[in-house]
Amino acid sequence: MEDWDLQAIVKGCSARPSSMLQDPFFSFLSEEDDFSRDFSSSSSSCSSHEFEGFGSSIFPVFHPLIPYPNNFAAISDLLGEFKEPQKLLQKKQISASKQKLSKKSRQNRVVKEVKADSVCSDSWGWRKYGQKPIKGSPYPRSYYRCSSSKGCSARKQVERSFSDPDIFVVTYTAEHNHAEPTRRNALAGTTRKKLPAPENPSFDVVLSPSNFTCVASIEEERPMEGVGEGGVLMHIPFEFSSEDLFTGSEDLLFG
DNA sequence: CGTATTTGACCCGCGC
DNA sequence: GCGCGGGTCAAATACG
Repeated sequence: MEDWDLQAIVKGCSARPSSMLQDPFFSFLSEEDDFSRDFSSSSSSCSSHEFEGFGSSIFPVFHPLIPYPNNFAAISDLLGEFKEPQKLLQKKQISASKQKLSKKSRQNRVVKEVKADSVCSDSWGWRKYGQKPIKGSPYPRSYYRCSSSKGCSARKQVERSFSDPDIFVVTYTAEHNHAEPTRRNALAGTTRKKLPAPENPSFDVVLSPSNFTCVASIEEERPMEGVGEGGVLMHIPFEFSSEDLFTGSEDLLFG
């Protein structure tokens, strides 16, 4: 299969009407982040500082128009809307995946599941340095490193979900050691090949603050009897929309 | 010519 | 120790 869609994930962005997004948009996993533990606790409110690792890693993907680092505060505000932590806990799901990750690969990993037809990319510049077929999946995994700055150790892996080909799993490893580049700068010189015209006309690479709904979930490894040392991955879902973002957040967006 | 992508080779950790 | 699988390297190639 052509992997133009993988490249689109890395370079492109599109937004869809919220009515077209009925499935979870993405979820993320931050095994080392304090945030995931904070959010899963009884308190659902976190300070911007507590969100630093969270916001810096997922928000450029969620909506790259919102300038870094103000995205922390926006996300924090949105998640503060959850006033019923018990209800949230009821939504926890036990993931079927009990991946065994190496110690190295567990470090600073952030995993997102991204809808293929409603992908918003981050604004970092990425350069592909490898592609490997993955055992058990008909789709290869692509490896990208940050091209925005020399010496930046940030990495990104993109693979199509075996269970749902419309979902792409994007895994971030390590952190950028520099400020986020502007969208223009991020794209400069990164496109070598013109992407084939997409079959779905709603899928384009034009940045647009259109309406969309985001249903995300935190994955957290929890111990469970009979499962062994690693435990199981729990999903803690939350939801927010573009409307939430753009009402009362104009200062964040354009300030 | 400079830069990005492709792809086979190589390295390393892990399980048996 | 060996084989497997994931991750990275680097030469070749493609493209603007």
